[in-house]
Amino acid sequence: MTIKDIARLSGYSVATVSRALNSHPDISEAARAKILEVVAQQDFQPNNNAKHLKQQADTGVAIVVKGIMNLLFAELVERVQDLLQSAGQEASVHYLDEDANEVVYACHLCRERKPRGILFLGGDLELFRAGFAPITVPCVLLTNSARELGFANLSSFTTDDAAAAAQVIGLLADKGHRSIGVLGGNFSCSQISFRRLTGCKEAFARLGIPFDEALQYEPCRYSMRDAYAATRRLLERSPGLTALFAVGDVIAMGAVRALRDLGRRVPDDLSVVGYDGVEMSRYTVPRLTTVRQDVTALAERGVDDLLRRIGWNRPPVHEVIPFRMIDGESVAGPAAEKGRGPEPSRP
Amino acid sequence: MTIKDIARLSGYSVATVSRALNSHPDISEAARAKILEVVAQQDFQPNNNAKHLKQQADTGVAIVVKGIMNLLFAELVERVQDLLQSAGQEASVHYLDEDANEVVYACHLCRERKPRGILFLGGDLELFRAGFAPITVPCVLLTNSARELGFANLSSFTTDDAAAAAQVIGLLADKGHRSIGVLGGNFSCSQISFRRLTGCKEAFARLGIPFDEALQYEPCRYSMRDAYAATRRLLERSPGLTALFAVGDVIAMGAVRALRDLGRRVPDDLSVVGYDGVEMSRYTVPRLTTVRQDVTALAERGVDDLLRRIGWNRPPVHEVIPFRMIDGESVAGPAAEKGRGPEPSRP
DNA sequence: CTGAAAGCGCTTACAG
DNA sequence: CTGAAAGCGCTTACAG
Repeated sequence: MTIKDIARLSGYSVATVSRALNSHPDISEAARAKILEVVAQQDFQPNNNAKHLKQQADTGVAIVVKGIMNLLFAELVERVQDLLQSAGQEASVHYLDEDANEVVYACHLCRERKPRGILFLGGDLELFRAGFAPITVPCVLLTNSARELGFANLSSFTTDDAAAAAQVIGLLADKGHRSIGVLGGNFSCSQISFRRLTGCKEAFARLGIPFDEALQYEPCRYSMRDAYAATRRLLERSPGLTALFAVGDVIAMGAVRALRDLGRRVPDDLSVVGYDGVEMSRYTVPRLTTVRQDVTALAERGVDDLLRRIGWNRPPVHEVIPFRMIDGESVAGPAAEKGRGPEPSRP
Repeated sequence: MTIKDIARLSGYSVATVSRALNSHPDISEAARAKILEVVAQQDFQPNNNAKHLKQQADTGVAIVVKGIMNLLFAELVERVQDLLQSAGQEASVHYLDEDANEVVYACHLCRERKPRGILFLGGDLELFRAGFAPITVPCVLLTNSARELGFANLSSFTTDDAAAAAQVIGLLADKGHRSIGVLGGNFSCSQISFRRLTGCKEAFARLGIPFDEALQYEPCRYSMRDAYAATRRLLERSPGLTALFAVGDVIAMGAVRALRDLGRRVPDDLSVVGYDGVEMSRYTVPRLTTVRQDVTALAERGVDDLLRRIGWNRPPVHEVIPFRMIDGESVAGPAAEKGRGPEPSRP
């Protein structure tokens, strides 16, 4: 069953069938009705290979998600899809592995699917720097800033990770913590992890709180299993820590479990702060105190800017979206009064 | 940059370039080497639209995942991909929404991508019954049994959900529970939820434990948020329950949180059992007692059978894969000794 | 082993 | 508003 069959059955030419199928304006109501009737009756689906092979430009936008199991992106993609749909825009979602090359993938997409615009959920700046140039359609990067790259067709919207991390440290300091560990960060979004760690260091310096990166920082991937092992390593090195900042909620969950298994209760013995404020963080025991990235605003600003730039050829923008702290049950004062000393011991 | 450019640059015809690109046997080593050199140097990527438009059959198998955020499927897809890769089989993963029509999607795939075989992770039997007939390549359905459908090219491998559910009830009964609630089950995998509930009912009947479905069963989707609300509804109706069987780990997590917020501690006041045994269930507080679906065996048997049937035209098989219980920290005896009465009150 | 040529199923100027 | 025809970039008999 091809477009030729529909042409034969409807009594029109393949050209007219194609026009009806693609809601082309230059077609009579009679032709459209007749053709769509036959199409419906035959349950005809056009072959997308042929369609995209010939078609100059697709009508929809592509959403490229970097990290199939990323809970924050899952929430973002849902919002973004809703917004796009409300705007009458078709959207196709493409899920990539966490350590795939999203820019190379997007190049493919442009050659083979020719979307009107691309929305990246997560992205590695180095990959953009190296490979984004061939992409000419309007693009938006969410959760990372692309300002420094200076591409004329790439906007970005991001949370101020450094400021948020600094605020976390400030919050823990306010509670009286002076021995704070930092947990997590990995390759596939190195800049983001780096910004969060940098924010921590600045806060430590400003507050006069000691921080020995070699002793008090432990990287790990965004997985509970990895976080669990990393927490044990960190606590073995620095048993005197009274608080942990996990740079992701998933990491925080692994940390909480590891601490319990080490006989440390959260928050009684150790406080834990997460990052992202994903739905799951509202259902853990204890509920996480965490930085909430404003998923709604990120999605709205991203979609709005993308559609605006698809319609009119405007310069890209780079915005910082405010975050907020969510109070949970995973932070308390240090357990010094319970007889624990004021570590970590520094040489 | 198309295959024609490569032909020109390498001094061969497009036909020979195509052969080199597709590792066709009838090509000289000299031609292959020269062409692949030019291809590498130009970083040429063939256009898949054209490729699939013309190509009779793809070389790879397709994995169709029903439920983008399903943690069990996430583990399965990882295993399946590894196995396929070890077998030298190319694989493409297709993520569908939980309530998408996987069979319609697979039909598309067959027309446009022509895979050698399809592996379904999750699937609704009714959709298969209604739409699977046009699909002619060997297929495998994982986590649901397709035996009753009798398709000549569809195998299936599944956990014995009814038996597992019955064993859960048996375990709770052994601990002394007589007032057990059942939580969860939804549309997109109705048969599976139904089998688990059926298993429970059989166990209740066999053990002589009262079970009033209207009072003690509450359906919900596989999400923490839904499970949270459902748990509150269930406990409001039947405050005397001493144990809950959540038919998914994600549901169990929402339930645990809801119970805490109701002032009931797990397992001290109420026991909770999950289902699936996903990685997350090992990191919750408390760790879940749960039914572990044998992800490794499901993946191995599924891939093995699919490849076997792709190679030789053999009849499909329908196998039940053993499960096992994982002991966690979420089950204890009923809290009767703490002064709670032996409910639920039955009229 | 290699090439010339047909054709996959569409879209899109172009002409009417 | 409609149709005839060219062509998107590949693969694949077919002939040599």
